[in-house]
Amino acid sequence: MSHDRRMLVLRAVVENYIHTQEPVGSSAVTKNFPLHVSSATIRNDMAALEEEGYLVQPHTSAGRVPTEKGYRFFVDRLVRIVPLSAAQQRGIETFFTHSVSLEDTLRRAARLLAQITGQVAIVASPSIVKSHLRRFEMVSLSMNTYLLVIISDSGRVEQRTIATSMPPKPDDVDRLIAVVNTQNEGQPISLLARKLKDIAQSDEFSAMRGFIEIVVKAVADMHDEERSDSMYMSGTALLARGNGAPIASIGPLLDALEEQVVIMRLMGSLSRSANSQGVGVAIGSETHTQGLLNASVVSSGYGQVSGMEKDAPPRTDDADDPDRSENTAPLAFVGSIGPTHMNYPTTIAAVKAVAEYLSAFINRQDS
Amino acid sequence: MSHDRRMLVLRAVVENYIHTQEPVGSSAVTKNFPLHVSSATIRNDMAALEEEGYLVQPHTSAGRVPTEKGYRFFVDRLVRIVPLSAAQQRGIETFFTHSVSLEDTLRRAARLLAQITGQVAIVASPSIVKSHLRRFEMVSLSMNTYLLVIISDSGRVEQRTIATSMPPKPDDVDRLIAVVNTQNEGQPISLLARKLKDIAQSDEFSAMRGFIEIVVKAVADMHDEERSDSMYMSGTALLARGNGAPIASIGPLLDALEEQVVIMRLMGSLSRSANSQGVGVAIGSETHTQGLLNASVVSSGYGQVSGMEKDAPPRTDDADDPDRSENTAPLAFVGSIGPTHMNYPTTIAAVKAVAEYLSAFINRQDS
DNA sequence: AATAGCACTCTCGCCGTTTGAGTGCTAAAA
DNA sequence: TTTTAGCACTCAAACGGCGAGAGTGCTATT
Repeated sequence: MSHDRRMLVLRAVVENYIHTQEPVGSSAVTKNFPLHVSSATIRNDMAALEEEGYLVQPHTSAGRVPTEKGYRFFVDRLVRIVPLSAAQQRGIETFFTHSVSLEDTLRRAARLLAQITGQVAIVASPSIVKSHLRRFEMVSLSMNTYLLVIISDSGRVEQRTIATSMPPKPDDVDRLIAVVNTQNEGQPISLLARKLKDIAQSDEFSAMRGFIEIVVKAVADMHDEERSDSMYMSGTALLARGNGAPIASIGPLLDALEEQVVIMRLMGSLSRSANSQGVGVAIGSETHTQGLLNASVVSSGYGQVSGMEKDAPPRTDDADDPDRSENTAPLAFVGSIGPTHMNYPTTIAAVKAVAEYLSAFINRQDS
Repeated sequence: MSHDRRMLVLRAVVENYIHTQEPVGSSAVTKNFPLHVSSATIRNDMAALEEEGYLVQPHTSAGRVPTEKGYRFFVDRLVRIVPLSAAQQRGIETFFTHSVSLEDTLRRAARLLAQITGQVAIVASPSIVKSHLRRFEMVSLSMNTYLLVIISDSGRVEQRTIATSMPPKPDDVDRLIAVVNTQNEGQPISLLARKLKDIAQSDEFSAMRGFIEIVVKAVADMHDEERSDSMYMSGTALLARGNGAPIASIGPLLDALEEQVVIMRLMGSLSRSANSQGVGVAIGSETHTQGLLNASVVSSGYGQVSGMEKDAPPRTDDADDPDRSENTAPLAFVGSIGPTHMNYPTTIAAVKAVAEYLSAFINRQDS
């Protein structure tokens, strides 16, 4: 893959295919792209590109279609960064001025991203385990049940109902809450369970040791359960409409979307190994997920914890962008899933923009 | 519509059509249903049923398909109540043992219902306006922003971020919280805004009158916003698969689903005017909703406030079920949306079952 | 190395024919 | 009066052949 023009041809084919959704022939390339060569020349190049595995033709005497390899090369080396349209920009701007709570914001961010990309959008809630405690609260629901509420500094509110067979005295509960708050405010929530254990050991709370054990269990549970719990998905309906052609192919995709745990893991690792733009792209089989074979995933972290140096290796090394400020451990991520022939430039730009706005929103809460 | 057999024929046609999704002919009826008459007889009855508007044929020399009127008669007079399958029962049972919080429970209830019915499922969160206050809390996020948290006795946790240009003193805030809690615990949340206004007038809090105004505004906002905010929808993806034939027809349906406000109002009124089973059904144009012309909505209230007498007139009067205990103002509702040719018996049974379990769950919290 | 020209190959859409499920009607049987 | 058997009729859907056209690979030329 040396010749400059071949790369331009590849780009032309991919862009055209993304646009029309139909196999693109040599004449279409000459017509829509200013390469200033004849269709015969393009044919030669396309034959070469097919030889090298970047293109295939569905059948003889049809145009060419990009392969996974073709898409990969395209996103790595050929994408032209498109600015979002004015309307989209405005949409995002006005959108973020109306947010009333973190949950509401994330939910609407998912819907917004789905709308811009015309694809499934997923927004994960900032990991509560990675954030710091702002307030710990317990409310009695009935004699034997308590509602446990944990508020993090990213504005996330987590709740758990817990039941106990040996109800503690209300006064004791209030004392416990006070102690936990004074000891842990501003501390990482990941340490909370451990701290609670220590408290249980102290003489002061010896009477309610059993109860605290249950609380500890509930807090520890959050580590495991937050995975599937705390994500907002939108735009699954859009999959159905769109072109309408490949209904058969979206069946498995839908199944995959039900497997929220898998998606979470995939997008999480993807946003960690992001490219220079801070956005990670997995194409088709690169997702290593059954059912996403005809789909691609674009994802980015948000809510970076500032103060750490970046550790994720960039996937490419050219086209370095100066404004990639901090590529550090993100609190959560946002992403979009669509067909392998999705509009990568737009999707990448949209995901990036939403991620940046979400980061800003989180930090605003934070400060 | 007198003859007994005609009704049986109508039932047969509807059930068969629901099952096969294809126009049903006279021979299909004789084969699959034990009516012990010849196909010619069925033909006569079907012609009569068509005359009366219960059936239509897509074209000459095709089988018959139920009309809206046919479905209506079917659900009103002909449905045989089917018990849920053992697997479904088990699904619901085990499902409810794993619930950790109200939000989590509702979200999973929606997913469960979608899975059972194979359709879109919607679960509305118990109206916070109709519930009573359990705890009022305000947490400082930054100098100028506070997180307002309201916990209702149905276990719902509502949050709002509020910003003020004149930050109050932390001590004052704590005092305010204490006063609000002691004055309002157990009181209807609908009165909360008014109570807060009164407090603002008192001399004790004269210094933070402006701040309280903002809080009042936020609380009042909940009345309006909870509509779209507090519902969980699942299974939109299922619409796409299914048969795969009528892609065109689901387009408007998806649009309608985006209009969450409309759906909320529709299901709300529907669950209020429910039949003897406590389940309301709106078929096709009965939904009075553009885009739901080929869809039906099945919905039921849950979380009944006990102590009131029923006031909703039952839609039919036969087949009275002894265990319809309280048909009183529900806190919220649950429902399912699918094509007009949905499986009504199963859908109705599933919606009813989930509603009952949700009611039980709420009351458990409550007690 | 690029281009023009050309024969070749498939897919797709079009159209007439066939097939078969299902009907309505009539006349006989119950 | 109701049910049934028989039969002619209708029409959507499946089938198969055909021509058009898009697009290719190859070869000869610039």
